[in-house]
This record gives sequence, structure tokens and C-alpha cells, in this order.
Amino acid sequence: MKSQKSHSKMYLEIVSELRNLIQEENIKTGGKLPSERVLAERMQVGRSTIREALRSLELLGLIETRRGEGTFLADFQQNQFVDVLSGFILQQPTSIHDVRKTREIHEVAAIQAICRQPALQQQPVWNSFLMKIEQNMRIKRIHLVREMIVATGNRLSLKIWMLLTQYSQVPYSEEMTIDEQGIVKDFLTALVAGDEKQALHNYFSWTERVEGERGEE
Amino acid sequence: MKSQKSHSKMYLEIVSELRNLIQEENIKTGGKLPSERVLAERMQVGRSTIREALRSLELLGLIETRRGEGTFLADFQQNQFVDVLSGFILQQPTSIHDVRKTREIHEVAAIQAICRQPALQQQPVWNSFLMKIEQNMRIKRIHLVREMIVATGNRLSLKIWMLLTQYSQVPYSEEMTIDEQGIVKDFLTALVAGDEKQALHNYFSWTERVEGERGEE
DNA sequence: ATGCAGGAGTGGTCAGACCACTTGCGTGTA
DNA sequence: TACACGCAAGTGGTCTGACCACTCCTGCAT
Repeated sequence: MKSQKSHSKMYLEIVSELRNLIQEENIKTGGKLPSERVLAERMQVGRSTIREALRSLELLGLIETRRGEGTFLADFQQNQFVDVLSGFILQQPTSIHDVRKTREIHEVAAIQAICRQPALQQQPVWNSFLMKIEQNMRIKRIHLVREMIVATGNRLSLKIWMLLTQYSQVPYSEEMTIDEQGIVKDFLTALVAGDEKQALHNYFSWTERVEGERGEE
Repeated sequence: MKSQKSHSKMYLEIVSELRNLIQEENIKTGGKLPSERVLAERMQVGRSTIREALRSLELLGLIETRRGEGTFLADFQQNQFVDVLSGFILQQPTSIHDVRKTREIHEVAAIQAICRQPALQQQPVWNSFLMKIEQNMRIKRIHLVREMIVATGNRLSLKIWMLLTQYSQVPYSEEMTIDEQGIVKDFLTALVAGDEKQALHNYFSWTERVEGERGEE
């Protein structure tokens, strides 16, 4: 585990480890996680690394930390559903394929929603993305997709999507080729025009290019 | 600033400070932020606190860190996502409307998946539902929809859908009218035939009838 | 039995130290 | 002069140990 420092970020590895731990120890929603110091020792990493992992989980609402008490799997107070779902995603061993497919479900739904609502097509954000492409600036898939889901106004969908994104760790920072720029440009053009069929076609082309067949990981 | 130890989390304060700094220094998209050590000194906090703030911004995709080079600003400016962020972090309660819409997303995705895969259309379960209608037996919407999502083979989608269903408590156990039977029958027929457009149309008719007003799109 | 004080445990934060990596400058060589 | 190499500085990534503030619980004194 410590040998993997070369590739992915350590704190993301820890997130994975935490998921296993929660499952193995069968920690229920609202249950208490081991303390940061115990986690650090058990996973053979420094406490600060543990904290960075916990911080990201906290931001997503997956856990709740209470000073002097401990760290808990998301509680039921408000926002019940997401907390339950969070615990669910953290606890269940889920196949990478299902995660990807489910993420895709939400992304496709956002595209369809935008293509069917002119008000969403007219938002300035799409032109801003188009302009960036004209200027040869890199666009990250995750940023564009996120804006699309934000545009739909469905915060729950956004939250689920973000959870899944973090889970599957799609390769972010690939360089964008000329071909890819063309695809994204066509995609955005179709999106703004409300051409659902064309938009989806371009979306899948882009997805395939970015994520490729590297589903094994 | 250091006096704000009282309630809000420090690293969230830092996030706020960072936004000010970016604005004041007029750092453009893709531009470089001061190093962690400089930020720590300038904001009078420890480097680890800075890192926790940066880590959460990185998770949200607002910055990008490259080892040995520095921390760079992603697109912060006119992104709508930033506006949503506050509510996101504050764990606003999820609206019933969002729950319903999200559930619909998964249901529609299942219908589309089935209509595009003949293998799924040929499963005997659909005919068994049709036969029950012929025999005037009640079909609960929840049962049929669940079978559809099961058929897609995406267990994660199924889990999410079940949570949403449990949460939103749609009135499922209504008696089925003659009209409704017709709609469901048409729906299943279209589904088995792979007629996506017709299936969705019937699905929405059914949903509207069972749940009341249908989402405008 | 009740109330209080203190210890143990926990998250929050800081400081300093390495390591791994990138960059760029300068030096030495062909 | 031109090129290649190597070293130093700067940066993010991580670890360690320390202290603080807070919560909880236990045991002692009343």
C-alpha cells in the first residue's frame, strides 16, 4: 500500500481503504469510525494523510466529525436520503462497471434535460466553454459535465454524481487532442441547439475517447 | 481571522480567504497560486490547514495541483457550480421534487436500456406482467419498475432507486382502474417491441396518473 | 446518592523535517 | 559556439511529534 505512492494520490487510496474498513467492520450509518490515530497506525500512513482523506469525505457529507468525540458515518439529522445513500455507497462493494454506468445515467439525463429546455440551452456557460476551445484552452470533461448537471437544478442528482465520480476516479488531466476538441465543440454546438440525438452521439464519442477501455483498475 | 476558531471549520474559512486572494491578485484561469508555504505564512495558519482547504478545492475540481510545479486555478469565474457550492457544503435538505426527478432519471434510463437491448426485451417477466393484466390482476407500479431496473443488471442503480422509493413514499398501493390497465398494457407492449418513444410516452402517462402532476420538461 | 474534578480519548492545528518531482540555471565538454 | 549534463532551488506529498480545546467517563469527596 505504501508502495503506491508513485501513481494516484495517497489520500484517495485511503478513501478506498476506508471503504473496505467500513464494510469489514460492518459500521452502520451513524456509527463511529476508529480515531484518526488508530486509522493512521492501522493503515501505516501519517495522521495528516488520514485527515486529508477524511476531509474529502466530510465535504461530500459522507462522514461527520465532532471534536472531542470522533468521526461518524453520516448521521440522519437532516438531508436524510443522501446520508443513507452515502453510507450505502461506502459500505457496499460495488462493481466499477456499475458505478460507471450509473454515472452515465445521470450524465445522459442531464444532456436530455438541457436539450429539451431552451432556457437551459441559452445559459452563457456553454458559450464560455466554446470560447475556451477556440482559444485552444484545455477543457476537462469533469468540469463540463458537472456544469451540465448543475444546470438541471437537481442537487440530488449532482450529489450522487459527485459521489460516483470520486468513487471511480476518472482520469482527469489528460491532454486534449485536436480531434477531441472537435468532438467537444460539436457536442456543445448540438447541446445549445437542442439536438439531443447529435449531442448524445458526440457525448459518447467523447466519453469513449477519454475513458477508453481502461475500466479495469 | 485566527479568532474564528469558534464554530465554522477553519479550512472552510481558508477556502473563503483563497477566493478573496484570487480576486485581489486577479489570478486567471490556469494561473498559478502562491505556494502552500507562502499561503500559510500570509494567512497566518499552518501549512496543513492550507492543505486541507486545497484538498477540498481539488476534490471539487476548482484547483489542480502538480507535484514539483505548484497549484493552479481551474475555472472558478463564471461557473455556476461555485454558486451551488455553499448549499452543497451546508448540507441543505434535499427537496422532494429532486428526489422524484432523480428517481425518474433511473427509471427512464432502465426503459431506454431495455428498449435498446433485444435480449432484455425477451425476458419472460414482461409477458408474465401482461398476463396478469389480462387476468385483471393488480400490478403495482413499484413492482414493475423494480423488475425493469433489475433487468438492466445495474445493481447500484437498483440500490439508489430503492432508497429513493423508500424515501419519497409514492402512493403505490392504489387500486388499478381500467384506464390504467390499458396504459400499462400499452407500455409493456411498446417495451417488449423495443419502441422507446412509445414506451416512454406511456410511462409518463402512467406516472402522471399514479403520482399526480408530471414533471414539466 | 450526588456533585465535582481530573484523566483519557478525540479532533483541530501547528511546526519542522524529509522525500519526490519539476524547472532552470550554470558549468563543463565537444 | 552549441550542446549536454548536473546540481540547486522551489514545490507538493508525507510523516512525526507536539500542543490545544473539547467531550466523556470514572472515581473521589461530600
